[in-house]
Parts: sequence; C-alpha cells; structure tokens
Amino acid sequence: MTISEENYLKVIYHLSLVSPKGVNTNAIAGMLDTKASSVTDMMKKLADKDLVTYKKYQGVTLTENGTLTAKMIVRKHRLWEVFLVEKLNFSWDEVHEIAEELEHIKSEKLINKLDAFLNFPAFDPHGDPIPNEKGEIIKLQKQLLSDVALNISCKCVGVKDSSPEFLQYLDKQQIALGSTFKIIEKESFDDTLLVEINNNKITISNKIASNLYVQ
Amino acid sequence: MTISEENYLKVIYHLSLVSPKGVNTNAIAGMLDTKASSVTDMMKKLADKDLVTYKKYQGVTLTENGTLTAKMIVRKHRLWEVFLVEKLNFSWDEVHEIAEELEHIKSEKLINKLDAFLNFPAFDPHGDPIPNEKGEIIKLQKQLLSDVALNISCKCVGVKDSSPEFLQYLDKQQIALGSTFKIIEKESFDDTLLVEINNNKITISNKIASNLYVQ
DNA sequence: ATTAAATTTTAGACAAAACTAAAAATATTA
DNA sequence: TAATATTTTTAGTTTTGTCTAAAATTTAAT
Repeated sequence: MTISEENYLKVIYHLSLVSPKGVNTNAIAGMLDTKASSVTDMMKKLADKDLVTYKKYQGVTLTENGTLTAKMIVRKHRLWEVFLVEKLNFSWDEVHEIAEELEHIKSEKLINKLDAFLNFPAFDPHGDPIPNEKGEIIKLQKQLLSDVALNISCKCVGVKDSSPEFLQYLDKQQIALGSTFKIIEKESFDDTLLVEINNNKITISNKIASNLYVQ
Repeated sequence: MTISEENYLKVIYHLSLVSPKGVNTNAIAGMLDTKASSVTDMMKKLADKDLVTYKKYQGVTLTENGTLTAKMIVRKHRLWEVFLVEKLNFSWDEVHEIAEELEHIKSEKLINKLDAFLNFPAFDPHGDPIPNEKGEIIKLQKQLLSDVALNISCKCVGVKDSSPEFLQYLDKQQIALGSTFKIIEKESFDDTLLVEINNNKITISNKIASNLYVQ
C-alpha cells in the first residue's frame, strides 16, 4: 500500500458516506487536488487489488476489503488527533494536517497500543467517531443546529466542517464541543440565528449553524 | 525534502561519524540496500540543494546545512523511540523499525511538543544521545566492554549494535542499560569473557562484548 | 611503473504517479 | 430525439528514484 493509494481509499470512503451508490471520478479528483485522468489510472490499480469496484464511466464503490482498509486509515487519523490534543496540548485546529501524515504509519501494533494509551476514545477532537480495531463505529444521533427548532436546548457534539478557519471562528465565539445552544430567534430573510450559547446571546449565520452538529 | 533524501542524509551522517574524511558511494549503497549508481544520482541532487559536498570519485561529506538536517532526523527518530518505549510500553528491540517511519513526519512543532511531553530526554532506549532543538548532542565518555580491564566495575550505558537479534539476546541474558559488569576472566584463545553481571556470572563472546558500551 | 582489481560514474531504461490534450461516453436540453 | 454540454477515459509525456551494463577512474599489486 502506497501513501497515495491510502489517500484515494480514504477519500472514496468519505465520499461514499454521502453518495453510497458510487463515487464519481471528478469528486475524487477535487478532494485530492488532482486530475480526473489520474483518478482513472488509480481506480484501475485499486480495482486490480480488489479494493474498489470500478466500471468505466459508472463511478466507484469500495469493496468490503477496501472499506475495512479505509476505516483503519480513518481510525489512525482520529486516534493521532486525540493524542495530539490530549497529550501534546495541540489545539483542535492544528491537528488535522499533522494527522494526515501520521495516519500512514504502518504498524498495527502501534495503533492498538496508542488506542489503549488514550483509553480507547470513541470520538476525536472534532466529534467524529473513531472506528475500533474491527472497524466498528458508534453512530451518534445528531443533527445540524440549522435544523433545530426554536427554544429547544441542545449540546454541541461535533463539527461538519473541520477546517482551521471554521474552528478558529468557533474558538473566538467560545463555542466548543459540549457547549449548550438554544435558538431564540430565526431571521426568515437570511436564516441568521440568534442563539443562546452557555448563557451568552450571539448572532450566527446559517452557514455556521449548518456546520455544527448538536444533540 | 522527500523521504528518500532524508534517508540518504541520515545514512551519510551516521557513516561520517566513522569516516569524517568523506563517505564512499558503496558504503551508502550498502546501508540503504540500493546500488552505487543510484547513490551517485542522489548525491548530485543533494549537492544541488547544498546538503552535501560532492566531488566525483572523492566521496561525500555533509555541509553544515546537511549536518543540521540530518541531526533533526536523528532527533525525531530517537524521541519517537523514547515515546514508544516509555509511553506505549514497546520493548527496545521493536522500536527502531517504527521510528524509521515516524522520523519522516514533518512538523517541527510536533517534535518539540513531543520532546517536552517526554521531559527532554538526553538518551534513547539504546543509550544513543538525542540532539536537542539546536542539534547539540551530549557526548558520553564510554568504551566497549571488550576494551575494559579485568576486575574493573562498570555500567552498561549503550549498545553499538541495536538489531532486534542482539537486543533479544541481551534480554535473554538479562542485560539492560544500567546493568553492572565486572570482567572476571578473559580467555586468551578467543577472547571469551567470564563476566559478573548484577552478581551473576556468565560467559559472553568477544563479539557480544564489543557491542556493549560501558562507563 | 604497469597491470590488474575494485570502485564509481555515465548512459539508457523502467515503474509509479502525476500531467495535458484529444477522444469517447454519458447527461442535458431544446 | 438530435444537438450540445459535461464527464470520463485514453494516449502520450514528465518527474522521481531506481535499475543494468558499460565506461571511466582510482587503488592495489606485482
């Protein structure tokens, strides 16, 4: 397994969660900052290795084999993120980039020992679930803050967008995992929300609200 | 910097400690399991980047730049080894291979935070010194057990060979860093030694004794 | 000081992973 | 449904790091 192959699998896995019928070449290319023609080449290689099912012009899906492999990469990524935040005191907006490298370290023993060292965390610093050794994932019931009705109390359990820019915005607004929300008012013109966060009232745009998962 | 370039630099650094006048192509090829012709190609590239000084047929030396870069790779390798042993409970014969991958993770912030997390260790699990943030290295006075006179007490502070095979042999003989030695008898025929280790008498070959550093 | 042996470099080729440009297939729309 | 637009694939290159085989250089030995 090359790093490049692993990155393709990971991207296909993430895109499959949204379009399980098959992921198209262009979408993969977009995520990996590469060209569709390069994706086609790689799909042939991954199909030869029985990691994806690929038919010309029909999009790709992961095989069982490929799904498990992808989950193990996601597992490594998220466990390293927990390590970086909990043990090395990184902030949640810094860890993704470093975990992008660490996720390719090969040793299975390493990752299982890291898992134990971290006390088998179920979620990463952005609230995303961490697959266990068998690839099993706890799926939380969660919805976007933008879909919650007025005057209902809820708790922030994750972010949809985990870009540094968004995370830094949340820091500035003192929004973190565990923050409690209540929508006080919704502006019908642009869906801007007046929200009570930890007993503070602030106004947030619909774009922000549709990137926050709550419960 | 590619992983390949980093591996070349690291190997040249280690070989330079033994032959500071210049390292030859074949020696590098041997360490990296590659061919002399590949080494020549890479030396041109590293010379272009001002990491090595290279003259055809004359061997290579690291530039100041190259030396510091190599030391930073060694620093990462050894810090990760400490992490694996101290925090994840790996044994000393398992960590080299994993650290060979971890040493290529790019973030400088990561390695300095790791250093702090580990309490700024000066030596790795095999007794090798860890360069600090500036590349400075503590050089211990140490000698090979094979060079120590009879009836002198000394303490094991490092291993010259850190292959899993040798380390596992030491485990079996209950020899570790910190073990105390006294040579009781030396067989002149083959230099086999009768040694007292932690109050136990055992016989060890000259090959073993010339791979143990003591103080 | 030649010659022989060993080492090192050059030249040319290959595989992986990417690219560009053109061709082929699918999707959209009038 | 035919024409057009979009997406995807093919064909042919490029770059990086490697290889083999042959040529050049240095070292060792007679």
